[in-house]
Amino acid sequence: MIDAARLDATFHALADPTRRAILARLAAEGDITVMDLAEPFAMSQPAISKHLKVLEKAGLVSRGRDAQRRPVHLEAQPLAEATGWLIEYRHYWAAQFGRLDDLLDELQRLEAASGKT
Amino acid sequence: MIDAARLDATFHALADPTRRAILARLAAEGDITVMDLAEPFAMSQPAISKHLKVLEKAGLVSRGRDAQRRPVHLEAQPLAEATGWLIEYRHYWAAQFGRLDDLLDELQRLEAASGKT
DNA sequence: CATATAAATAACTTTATGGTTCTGTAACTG
DNA sequence: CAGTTACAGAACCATAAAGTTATTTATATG
Repeated sequence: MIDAARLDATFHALADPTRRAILARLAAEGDITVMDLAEPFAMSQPAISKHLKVLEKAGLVSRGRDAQRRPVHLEAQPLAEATGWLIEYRHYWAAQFGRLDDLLDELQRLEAASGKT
Repeated sequence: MIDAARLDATFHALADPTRRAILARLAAEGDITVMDLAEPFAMSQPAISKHLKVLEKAGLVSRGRDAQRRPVHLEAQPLAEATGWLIEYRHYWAAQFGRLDDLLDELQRLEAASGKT
């Protein structure tokens, strides 16, 4: 079994729109400082720092150092694990996407061949 | 954007090992009554009913009727939406899986062609 | 009709979440 | 060295989560 606690932390981290938006910005713009991250949100800086701590605990971000700044960096590995968990259920919804099911079958075969659980 | 509140509910529902185990059993065994579902867990029946309510609110299960039983049925559509959200991040982790990245590119093309967001 | 079974609901407890403001600290800057 | 910037941490609050036991409701069945 893929470590359950890790999946708990990952899915929990993803269950908040602010945190998903943070990940989206990191993916789109690369590393961002806390201040820059907080700017578009109607939320205090400590609130953002708390969200970052949740993301960090899930292994979804890491922190750098640039003088007094702590740039936030996307770490996508847990997203791969979460995707891997969800992919197992593809047979239950893939029908509506036509050939998607076959593709995902191939995908899973490749995952297995790459040593992924 | 795919409805944010729906993703909140789906990821939150998935962030608990008991609920993931319930989904796994439903996928493996088909519809199951609450009593049968509760049996393997070290947990009271009302606790399971609460988990089912969380899953139901996320649209991940529906309930049938068989005399005094309320069989639980897997509804996988929200899993597809969650997978769709995660797939967007494949570029950030797919490299390690070799040709997986190309496959997922094709997958996304098909999703778009099928009218999915 | 009385009882058993299946599940939901209520009431309660504990702990976690998500937000706030205020304060502290580390590093740059004039 | 004084002030500013960028952040973390503490203390607090309200609400939600996850569990419990006890009670209710609905349906079957002897």
